[in-house]
Amino acid sequence: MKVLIVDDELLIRNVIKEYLKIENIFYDEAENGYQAIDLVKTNNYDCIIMDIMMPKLDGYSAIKEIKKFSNAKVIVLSARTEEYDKLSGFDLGIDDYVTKPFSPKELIARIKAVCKRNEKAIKITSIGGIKINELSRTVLIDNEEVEFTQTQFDLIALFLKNPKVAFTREMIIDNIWGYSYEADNRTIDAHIKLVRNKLGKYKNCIKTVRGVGYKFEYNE
Amino acid sequence: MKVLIVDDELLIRNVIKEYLKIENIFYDEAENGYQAIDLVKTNNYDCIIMDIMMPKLDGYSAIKEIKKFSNAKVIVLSARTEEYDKLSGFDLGIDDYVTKPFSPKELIARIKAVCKRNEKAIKITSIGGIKINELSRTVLIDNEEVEFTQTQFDLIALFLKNPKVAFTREMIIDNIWGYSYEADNRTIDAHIKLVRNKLGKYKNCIKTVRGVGYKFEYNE
DNA sequence: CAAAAATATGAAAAGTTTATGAAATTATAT
DNA sequence: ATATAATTTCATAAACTTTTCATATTTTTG
Repeated sequence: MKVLIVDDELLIRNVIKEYLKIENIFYDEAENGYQAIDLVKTNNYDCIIMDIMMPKLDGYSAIKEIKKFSNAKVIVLSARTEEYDKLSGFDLGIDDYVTKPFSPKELIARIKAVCKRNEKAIKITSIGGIKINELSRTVLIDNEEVEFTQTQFDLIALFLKNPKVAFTREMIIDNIWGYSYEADNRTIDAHIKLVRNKLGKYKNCIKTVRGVGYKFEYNE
Repeated sequence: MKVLIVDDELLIRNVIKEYLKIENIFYDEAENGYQAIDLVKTNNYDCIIMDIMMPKLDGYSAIKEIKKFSNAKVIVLSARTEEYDKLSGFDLGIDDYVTKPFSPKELIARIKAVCKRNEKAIKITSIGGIKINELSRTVLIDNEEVEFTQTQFDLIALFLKNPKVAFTREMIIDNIWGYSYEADNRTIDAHIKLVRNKLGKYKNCIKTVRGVGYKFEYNE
């Protein structure tokens, strides 16, 4: 997930950036409409957070231009409520609207909400007799529900969504615990053990790739 | 679309049924108020056609009872015009009124009209023995009304309308308190506790998803 | 085949999360 | 203003998960 922050005030951009970092959302920034357009042309953003009142090219004009070649979602930041009516009059395809001063938490939540609509609603993945539902966070083994803890679920989900990919322990840690987590490599083994046990007869679908890590490969 | 015909006269019921069949409208029938109440408890009718003069429980009393737990539209069938005034005096929530003898065609037209209004606002959701009415903001557990406070109602409504979805506490807060609300995560737990207690024997339909949040899952 | 390296596993320890009752705060009604 | 009810906070105990670690087993290498 990647967003573009467009605002002429450094202070505002910095606040937003702080919160995006916490959420591990990637971002770029622009301080006026022209910069924004250039960036959108060369990057693939899921969402653009656009201030309206800016020197050089204002947000309103920038959105109009951007919408011609990008289908990124747009959240407008605006100081005054009146602007809403003005904007809604034009059919700019604005996806959400936040007034300044805003709660960063709210902005983040709206970014997520707006981007989620973009994602596929289908959250079910299955390979052979193993089926996971990421919405309910449940695992069915031959249509029987088996309880997985949070980490165990994240692990089987990672494998199921990337079959035949050999993951290093490092990669698994980055994916599930996050980049900054320092975990003992033996810890991964322990979790693999637990997941294998829960997979029952599909235990050996999680293959050891000696010297590397693990991979998921389904076999009858 | 499904309607319930309540009239003690078989002949009348049969006439109405003939016309409903032609229109492909599903129906059930009852010959007194008690039967009607039982059927409404276990079925979701869009509309109830209710005769007033009936042995055992009269239509007037039946409507009063039914309105407590159903938001089906009610069309009253009555032999005498005077009754109309009498009924309208009481605020029974009658949606339309047809005098006997009536034209079946007219009745059908009124059923359709009344149900069309209803389509916009289906506000009843039920799973197993738990039923909520978002219009009256009431909760029925095994057809017994249980008092839920505002927050508690919002919570059970969120769950009932999204069964099996694992909600994070964050998602719950965003949904019920709004994006900008800063709540202690423990607060959610406290509300969950209260809702669980009110659900009585259905207490464990609200499942803890450790490390994530909660989800609603009905189980016999 | 023996030694070295890597992984598997069971059990214990450490850590985290949730449930719960009670208290404090806030909102609502009388 | 007071009483009542609802919401939120908080501390603690209980339940559960994750991590560590020692040992066993397997695989690779010379």
